Amino acid sequence: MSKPKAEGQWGRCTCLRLRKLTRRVTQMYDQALAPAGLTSSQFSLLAFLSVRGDTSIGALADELLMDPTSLTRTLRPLEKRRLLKVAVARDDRRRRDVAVTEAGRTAFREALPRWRKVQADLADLMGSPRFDELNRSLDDSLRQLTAS
Amino acid sequence: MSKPKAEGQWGRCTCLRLRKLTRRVTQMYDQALAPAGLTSSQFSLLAFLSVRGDTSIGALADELLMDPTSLTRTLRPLEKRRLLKVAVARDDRRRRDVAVTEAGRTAFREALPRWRKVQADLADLMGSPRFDELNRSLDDSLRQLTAS
DNA sequence: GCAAGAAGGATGTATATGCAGCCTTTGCGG
DNA sequence: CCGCAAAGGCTGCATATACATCCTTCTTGC
Repeated sequence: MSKPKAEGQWGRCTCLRLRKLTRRVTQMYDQALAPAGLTSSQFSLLAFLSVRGDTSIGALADELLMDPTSLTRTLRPLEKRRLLKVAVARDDRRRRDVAVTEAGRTAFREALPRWRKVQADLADLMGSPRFDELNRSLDDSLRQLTAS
Repeated sequence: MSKPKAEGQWGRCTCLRLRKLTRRVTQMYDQALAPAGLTSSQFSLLAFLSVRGDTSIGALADELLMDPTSLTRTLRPLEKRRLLKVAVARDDRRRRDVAVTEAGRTAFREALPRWRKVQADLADLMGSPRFDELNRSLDDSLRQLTAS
């Protein structure tokens, strides 16, 4: 009883579980940040670049565990809106350095309170212990998978 | 010292961490399943439908925590390849019922060993305790977010 | 110096995902 | 029956994401 493998083993697919949770959580963040005109991805990007100045596509992709070619695409909308700019690096013309513009910094600052709120709302919705546990677990996993 | 908030608070964005980990993990699964001609999403979809027979778009979307309109799109490639079919429900012509075809079942069976392997490889790469911890944490979070 | 190979990105192509708005079919009142 | 609101999906539009492949620019060995 207790419906042992009623769903087969694939109910236990880690990838599926991650994707499900990510969909839901991303949705929350996207909706919360929408009034500020940013998606969750774009917010992260701006946040990152606000702290570290010019960064090459490749380096940025590494930090975000993202394929560089994906990053190129993701940057496009932000470029068009002049929230950041991409320019050929002086010392190596193969490289492109990405930098936030003043407009980008402003957009980021305006989105920040919304980010804080949704982050808090999620913690609240999940319950702090569960939320902390999740974050800890994600960090552990990420550390392990990037240790290579 | 210990670079307190050198990265600001947003290094702690749950959404970002989830997305990073999901990117990496999805990549592993996609590569593992590619020789079988399926993506991780498609595999999950077939797995799900293999167990539960005909299911409406909406019901399926609910289970996958996915927007129904996204699901419509995601089904398309599988439909074109005849791995599943979508048909108007008899009793309610608004509804569309999705069902796996024989070809779909076959594709799924052939992908199964690959899924098992990548799942095991990931557990190995992360270390069993961490892997179990992650899965448990994801389940907890999902349960909490769907309890509403 | 120069040619071969490596490094860094950009493009073509394909899937994944969500929202707003639209169409069709049901269900319900009256 | 009729009309209207609700239910269930689909389309247009936009972002997110990856892989194979190609172009450009450095590096290096000789």
